[in-house]
Amino acid sequence: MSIGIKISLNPKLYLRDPQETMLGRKIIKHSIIQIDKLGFEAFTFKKLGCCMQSTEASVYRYFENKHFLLIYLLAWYWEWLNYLIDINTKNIESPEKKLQIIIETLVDANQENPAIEYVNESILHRVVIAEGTKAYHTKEVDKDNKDGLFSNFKALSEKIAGVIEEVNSEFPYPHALASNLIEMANNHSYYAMHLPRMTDIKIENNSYEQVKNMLSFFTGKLLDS
Amino acid sequence: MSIGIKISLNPKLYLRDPQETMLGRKIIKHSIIQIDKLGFEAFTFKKLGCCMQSTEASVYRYFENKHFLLIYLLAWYWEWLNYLIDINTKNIESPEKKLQIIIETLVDANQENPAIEYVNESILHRVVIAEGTKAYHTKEVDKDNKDGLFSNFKALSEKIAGVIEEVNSEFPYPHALASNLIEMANNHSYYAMHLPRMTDIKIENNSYEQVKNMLSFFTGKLLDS
DNA sequence: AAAGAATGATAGTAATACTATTACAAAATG
DNA sequence: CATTTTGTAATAGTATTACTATCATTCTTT
Repeated sequence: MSIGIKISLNPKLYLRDPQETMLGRKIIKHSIIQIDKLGFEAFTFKKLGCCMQSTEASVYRYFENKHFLLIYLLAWYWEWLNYLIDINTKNIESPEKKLQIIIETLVDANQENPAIEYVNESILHRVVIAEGTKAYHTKEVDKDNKDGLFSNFKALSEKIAGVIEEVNSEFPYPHALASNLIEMANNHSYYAMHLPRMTDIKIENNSYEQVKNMLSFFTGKLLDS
Repeated sequence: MSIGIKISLNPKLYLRDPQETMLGRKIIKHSIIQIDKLGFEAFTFKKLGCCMQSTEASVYRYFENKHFLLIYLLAWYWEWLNYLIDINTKNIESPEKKLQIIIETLVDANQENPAIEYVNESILHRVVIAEGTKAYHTKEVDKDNKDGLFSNFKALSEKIAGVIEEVNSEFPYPHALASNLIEMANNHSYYAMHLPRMTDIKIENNSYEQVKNMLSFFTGKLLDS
């Protein structure tokens, strides 16, 4: 009885599919809010259970531990971006135009509004910016990668790399530029807020316009043949 | 009675200056080894005390907690890079040449060999690559930044930004490019090892040559006027 | 020789990160 | 309609983590 889109994710990410049950969807919803509020380090399943009128033990039935829950939320986010990019670039022929739309989607993901009530994309976007790289900066990175836990992230990156190759097939670093675009979109939004001297970007009236302009400028220069 | 260079760091990073005592230097030495071995999450002061024939309580006399110890190690690293860049670019006039030397220093920091026996720069470099961004991706980022805990990192970034401006004073994003060069040097070394599809770099015979070439290519294209 | 600082050894506490057991209600199945 | 199965709650328990405190000892400094 779920309405709207169901994002399909690697079953190794969870013990029981949280999108399938009411409790599971509550876990997704409240974990996003709590991680944003407390930061990933201070976030615990006990606090989560408590704030959603449930118990620690119930949360453990869905996710092995908070690390898997984080990877799950990120996978959800990347898959959703993938889907947005597919929609937004539909019927667009020009690869330059496509890349421009990709940049806008990467930076402004939080603005869009799909019909999934248990995910607040705007808060999730903040979580991805602040906690995203912790998913793969662990000692388990190779095992997790082998299990396909980062496949949505890599798929998004490869999709962007493909468009980069369409724009300029001579460009020698399409994959690196693709992952760098994703990283920069997030990093410079974070820098602008917390370490302003690490960037030239300013975020004015809650608008990330300058981040978009910078990424366009970079790709334009780099892919110019 | 310390011989050689003493890296000077913000006293807010520690409770007692670890460079001043034998025990302090042992803490620096073994924490680098242990964080590299266990990863930052599994690393604890108890394990550290144990592996260096001391106690948890003794480590707590030098650092408030493991988060400050991590920031300390990173500050040490950035300050050391700063110092290496100063030496390596001494008497070089051409800003293009300077930027090239900076890129080589960023990527190959582990190759150099200064006279500080309690820091294994090669292992520290791995720690910076794997754990570096965790220092400022926390809920305390603004407070820590206000206390100047990231000043060495920012100073390095600003130094690079200065050279970028010398190369091309019209370039609109010198700070962003500077921080991005640092990030890319680390990220793509990590991707090459753990998430190879996120980059085009391959690390062959333990050589990071390709990372250097990529960063040179990027800066060359971007700063071309 | 006395005072002070640094260290080690030990102990203790609150919170974290789980695991296990039981129990009961709702849903699915035969 | 009876019976498994499934989902959830409640409770308890354990090992580890992240500290803090105390006290004895040793090492320096004056």
